[in-house]
Amino acid sequence: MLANKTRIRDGRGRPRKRTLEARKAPGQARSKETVNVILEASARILEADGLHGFNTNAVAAKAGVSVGSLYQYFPNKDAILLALINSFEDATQEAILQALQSGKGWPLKTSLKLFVRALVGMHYRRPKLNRVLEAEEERLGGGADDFAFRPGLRDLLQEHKNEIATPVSRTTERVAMAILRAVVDQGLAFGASQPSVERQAMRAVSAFLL
Amino acid sequence: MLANKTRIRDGRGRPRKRTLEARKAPGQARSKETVNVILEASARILEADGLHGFNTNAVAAKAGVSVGSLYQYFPNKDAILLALINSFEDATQEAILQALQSGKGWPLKTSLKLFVRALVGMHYRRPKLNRVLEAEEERLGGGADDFAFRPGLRDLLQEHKNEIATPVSRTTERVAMAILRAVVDQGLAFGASQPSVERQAMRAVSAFLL
Amino acid sequence: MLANKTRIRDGRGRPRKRTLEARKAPGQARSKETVNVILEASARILEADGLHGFNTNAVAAKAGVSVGSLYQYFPNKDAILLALINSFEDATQEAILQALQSGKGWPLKTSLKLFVRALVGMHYRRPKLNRVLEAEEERLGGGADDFAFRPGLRDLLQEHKNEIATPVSRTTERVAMAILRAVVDQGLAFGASQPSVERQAMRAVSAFLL
Amino acid sequence: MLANKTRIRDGRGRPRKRTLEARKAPGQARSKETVNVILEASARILEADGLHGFNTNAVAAKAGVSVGSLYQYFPNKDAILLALINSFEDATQEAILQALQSGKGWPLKTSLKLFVRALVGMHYRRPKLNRVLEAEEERLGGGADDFAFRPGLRDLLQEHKNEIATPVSRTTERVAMAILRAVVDQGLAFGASQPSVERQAMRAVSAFLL
DNA sequence: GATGAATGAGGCTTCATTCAT
DNA sequence: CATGAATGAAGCCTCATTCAT
Repeated sequence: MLANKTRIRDGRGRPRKRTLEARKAPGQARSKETVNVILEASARILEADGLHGFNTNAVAAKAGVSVGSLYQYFPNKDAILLALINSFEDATQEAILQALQSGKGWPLKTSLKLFVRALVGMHYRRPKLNRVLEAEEERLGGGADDFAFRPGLRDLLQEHKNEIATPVSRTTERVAMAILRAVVDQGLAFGASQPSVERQAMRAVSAFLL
Repeated sequence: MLANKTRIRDGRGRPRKRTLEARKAPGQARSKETVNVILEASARILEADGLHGFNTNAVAAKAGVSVGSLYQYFPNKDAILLALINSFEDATQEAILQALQSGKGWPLKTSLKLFVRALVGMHYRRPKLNRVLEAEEERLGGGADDFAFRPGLRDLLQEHKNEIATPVSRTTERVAMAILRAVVDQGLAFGASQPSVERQAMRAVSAFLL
Repeated sequence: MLANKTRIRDGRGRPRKRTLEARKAPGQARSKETVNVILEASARILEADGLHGFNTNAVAAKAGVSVGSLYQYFPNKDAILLALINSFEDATQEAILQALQSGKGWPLKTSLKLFVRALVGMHYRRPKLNRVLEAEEERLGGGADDFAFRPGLRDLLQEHKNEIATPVSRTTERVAMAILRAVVDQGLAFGASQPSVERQAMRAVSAFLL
Repeated sequence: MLANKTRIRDGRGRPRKRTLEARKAPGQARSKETVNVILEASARILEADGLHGFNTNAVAAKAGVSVGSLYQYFPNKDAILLALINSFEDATQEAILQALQSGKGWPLKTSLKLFVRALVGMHYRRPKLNRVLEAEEERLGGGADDFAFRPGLRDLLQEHKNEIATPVSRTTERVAMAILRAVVDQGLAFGASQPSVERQAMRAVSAFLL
């Protein structure tokens, strides 16, 4: 979990304390709805115009709420980004977990394919958005680190370690993930189809791992 | 060559044309010096604070020149970024060319190693800077496309095509490059040493290509 | 109606489109009040210091609002000028209309006098301001042209065409108006009294028209 | 002659003393040439872009001299405008004088026609430029006043005072001149031909004066 | 809670003018 | 004298955030 307070550098490099947690747990249905509307509007703006077009007034306008309301649910702009990031990561996490479950008991190749498909699939939903969010992830003090503690490729490899030449280390996992992301990214950048990217990704990780 | 014009969205979302070419060719020694000072200051700021700390006043201050001088050589902020990008790309290009030359006549593995070393080396100079620049490259209308027309990995593969299983296509090259970048990136992100990254990168591409 | 879009040359000579329409219709009372305060402050500054003293910070300061508020209602500096111009033109239009109404049924000389009085009167309200605005009117893409389509002197003349030697053409109207403005202008410039200017104006147009 | 020192209001209304005389009497041929080149460049810029495009760097560039040189001959920007104004006024003066000379001994109508033709002619040379200059004339503390002391329409009228109903006063002259300018102006604004404007001008002043 | 008007610090850019070469 | 690089005050405008209603 991400710490809820974090040091963020603002414009001129002064470190400033800022709350990044949502201001209110959206308990009521109405509130939750508003939060979602805001997040969706943000996502759309980020996709269309990147960080440059992303400002609270624009978000509020596109969300059809007032700026005031926006600040009711998010203490500041970065909190919106963070929420988007977390939301994406949670979803990815879930997808991966599912893939790992489904692959249980099958040979490495099969379960690896499921895993790759899940990952690629996640990134093929809202690709532009994700690219922007990733670029901001570091600055927002996000938890690339704790990603190490979450179930993922490593568990899959561990399960099949006797089928693999390479020793399974955290680095191995990281490199493999990096490769996957790279292939997906260039696929996105050059407009490759999802299946084609899945194939290529599969080929690249397989080559690396096996 | 990168196009020097690009569409930038201004405040209210209207696309606006903006010249991004340098305002005057730094013919005189004094001018060239000033330009360099500005670029170096920009680089340092981008490294230290990322895009968020990058503003013309800060750059001018750190460069020890006045804002006016800055605008004598760059028509706007983005032009500085573009100059840095171009500068990095040119340097990379040169390094790659050198590697390709040196590798001529040697077996694929050797020349590939030289190539990888050159590429990794370039990215290990000013890693943070490069990450920021890469993130902005797309927005600045950069020329990821025309990278296809420049000598690079493809020539190397072409030369050794009979040693390779895969057919050598532009896509192959792109994926290979993506993989290399991915490995380098995660190496940078996690503080791996340059040789270690080189080894891993070598392993990843080899696996993919051969 | 004045066109609301106009071409403006920016720093480096490229023509740039800029919206000059008000940003939000001042629906609420508060908003309308703010708009008026801004316009009045602008008018006062233009009267006191001319275009040279007219800058958004000064206007905001004199209006007792923040620059931000100013930009909430006007997309840029020129939009303020345009609003003033339009406002003046509308008021003038109204005054003229009234004069034409009042003069209906009276002999030419009488109704012409009413007309002249209305026109001179309008220009004697805020004379300095009007001179500045007129100078900027052309640049702001104003509609000197469509002034042709509005009721005015021509209707008066048309009504009395059998009392006039000259044929009533658009050119005739324009010249007559020009003469009136000229007389008023020099009156203003040399500090003549309003009645004196009215007399002189009357004499000049009469001589020209009859 | 205009006073060489004058009070000018700058941006925020502080009165500031400024020398407006040329920095050096262009004694040498070369100097005179440079001054002319600068003035011509200024004129062209003012015609093309109005006051907005008129800045010393642009002038110097268009003139093909360095800013430094420009400031060698003109102490500041306004001095250039003033020089243009004076230059125009001198030329006009000369033309009027010529017209008056030529008209001597002829009946009023003839000499008036000559006078009008001369005046209209002057304004039809560089009309746009003149409109801009006129707008600035007041601010530059120019000598609209001393225009009273220069030979002109008044002398013509004086000579023929027995042919005129109206008593010849300074005001009469001013109004007549204003009328002339107005007719010329609207002619320029609507693209009337010079002869047509001359006719109309003649008609307007005649009507007013006789 | 919701609204959206208001705020103002801060970033971008221009341009009159100076000054070292 | 000429040059043109350098300066920096000043003006334009944006946008995160607050607050009265």
